[in-house]
Amino acid sequence: MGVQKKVSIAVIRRLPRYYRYLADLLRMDITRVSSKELSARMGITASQIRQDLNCFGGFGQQGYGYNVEALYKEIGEILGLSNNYQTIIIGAGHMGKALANYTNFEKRGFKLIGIFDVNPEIIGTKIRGIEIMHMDRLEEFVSNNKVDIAILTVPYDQTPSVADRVARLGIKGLWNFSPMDLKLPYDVIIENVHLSDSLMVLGYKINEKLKAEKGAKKTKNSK
Amino acid sequence: MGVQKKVSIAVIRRLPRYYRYLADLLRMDITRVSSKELSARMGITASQIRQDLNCFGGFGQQGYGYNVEALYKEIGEILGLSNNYQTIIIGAGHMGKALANYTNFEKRGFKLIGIFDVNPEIIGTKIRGIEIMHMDRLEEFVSNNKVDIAILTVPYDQTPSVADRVARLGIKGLWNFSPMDLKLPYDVIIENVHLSDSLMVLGYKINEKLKAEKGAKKTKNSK
DNA sequence: TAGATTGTTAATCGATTAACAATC
DNA sequence: TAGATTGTTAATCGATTAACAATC
Repeated sequence: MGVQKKVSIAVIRRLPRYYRYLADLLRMDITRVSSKELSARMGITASQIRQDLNCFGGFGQQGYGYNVEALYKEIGEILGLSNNYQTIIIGAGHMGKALANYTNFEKRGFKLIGIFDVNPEIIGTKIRGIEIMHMDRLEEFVSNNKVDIAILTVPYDQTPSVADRVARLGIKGLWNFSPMDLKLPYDVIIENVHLSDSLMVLGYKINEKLKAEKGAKKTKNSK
Repeated sequence: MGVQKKVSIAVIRRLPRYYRYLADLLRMDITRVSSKELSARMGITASQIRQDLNCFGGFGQQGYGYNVEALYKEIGEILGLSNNYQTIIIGAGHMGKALANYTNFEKRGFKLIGIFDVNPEIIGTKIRGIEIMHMDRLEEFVSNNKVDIAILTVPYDQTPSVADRVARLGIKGLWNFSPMDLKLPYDVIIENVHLSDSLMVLGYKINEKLKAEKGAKKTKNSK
């Protein structure tokens, strides 16, 4: 095989989507799927599907298509889901608690092993059996446990300092929920969620549609 | 001006990011910024910034750059933030509650006016003064109030039916937190969040890095 | 075998970057 | 004025789509 050419981020971001659709097919007991069928379901071209998958290897068979279960597993491997990443949540506010209660991540192989906060009222309490610890214990905990990913759900102004502190500990990935772009002088991979950005894009699209409707009405009236 | 050419989604998705950086500059009392300076801050090319902004109009001035406050307001207008969108949350589970408590959206002009659920234990209780109502009252509420956006935080298997029900009411936008792509036969704009997709992309990147490190070690050993 | 469908190359399309005249 | 920086056109780059030989 040799060294594979770097796969573009556009392709990577489609992988979880393929994974979801294949999971759906599995649930429906469909054992094989062609790029054409998948294309119709997903609303992207069959060509793109074949191109995307061939970044990682030839998983299909001429005249047959793709075996759903095999492809599902392959994409899981590509995504590294079998690495059984261990995560901690930093900041047990509303969002931190919501994520701690979200069992879907566990199904995808991301295991929550610790929650941290500074609020004395909640320290010692548990979410799904996982104790909320004081931030003072963060360094100790990380040195005693394999922690791959830190989920940052701390208030805006505390995000940079907490992110810096986490990155120093050698944690591999940061999943950031603060509406700011983190830049750190460490070798840590950052994935931002930026919920409000997503909401604003929705706002933009609605606004466009309203403008179009208003424009259409005006044109009609001016006739 | 005439009809402006359709702006690509890639540009749109950068707008909230510009908006955030301009808000930062405002907070620092910086009144003007050149595309070059902004480029350095944001880590994208000055050329792209100028191209992006010129999709909407010439907001800058030769030799000077851009007035931060004016540009901030312009982008807010483009995003339609002054429309004062009214939102409801459907599904007051952990995620619904977290979003209901998130005051940041209000600052961006998205106002929460209702929360819906089916759990009798929480119906009648309030979050930030907003009552949690039974789903039975959804139709009545929407006909009596201007509701622009529905935030969907219902369990996976209930998402399609609830989404359909909401879309029938003429709500303009759906902000969907379920890990599925909604397709609806109505004229409703859908923005998906797909948190687990984002987490899986982080997992992929970490996996890539681990593989690279292992590869490097192997090469070293085999020398 | 004949039909279906892949993997892959080539063509097209669109987005990003570079360059520079216009002008503040 | 001289320097800075925009708006915009042209060049480049990369991603998507089309086409088709290979082959199951």
